[in-house]
Amino acid sequence: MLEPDIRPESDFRERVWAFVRSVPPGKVVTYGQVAAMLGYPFAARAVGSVLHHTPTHAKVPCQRVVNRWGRLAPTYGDGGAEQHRMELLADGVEVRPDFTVDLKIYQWWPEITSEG
DNA sequence: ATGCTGACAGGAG
DNA sequence: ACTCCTGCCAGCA
Repeated sequence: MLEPDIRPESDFRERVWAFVRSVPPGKVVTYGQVAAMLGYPFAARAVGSVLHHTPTHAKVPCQRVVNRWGRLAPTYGDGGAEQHRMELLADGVEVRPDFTVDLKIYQWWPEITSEG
């Protein structure tokens, strides 16, 4: 597990990209989860907006970000959910014909509250 | 600074 | 599990 540059002095977008890049292949996270990790439990919408504006040179695996129900992005890149599914399959994530992912299997957590 | 938009999330039927 | 309305936040004109 790497340590992303999730710093408050950085811009919101940079924090989002940094966190998303910390997501390992074969795993996915929800917009709300990312937002919560950044300190904004209700900024899920902002996270989605940021990812939508994510430049190609950002090298960000936005494919590993789905909604709370594991739903893929309907307007992902130019191919929409179609392309999103391809990217997920490439990472080893199985996507249902409904364009949904089983979060209980692929959802990833950066830090588990296992302090004991 | 104000108003509108969007790859969200939660509650109710 | 899906649909409709509401609340939150960041980005852009």
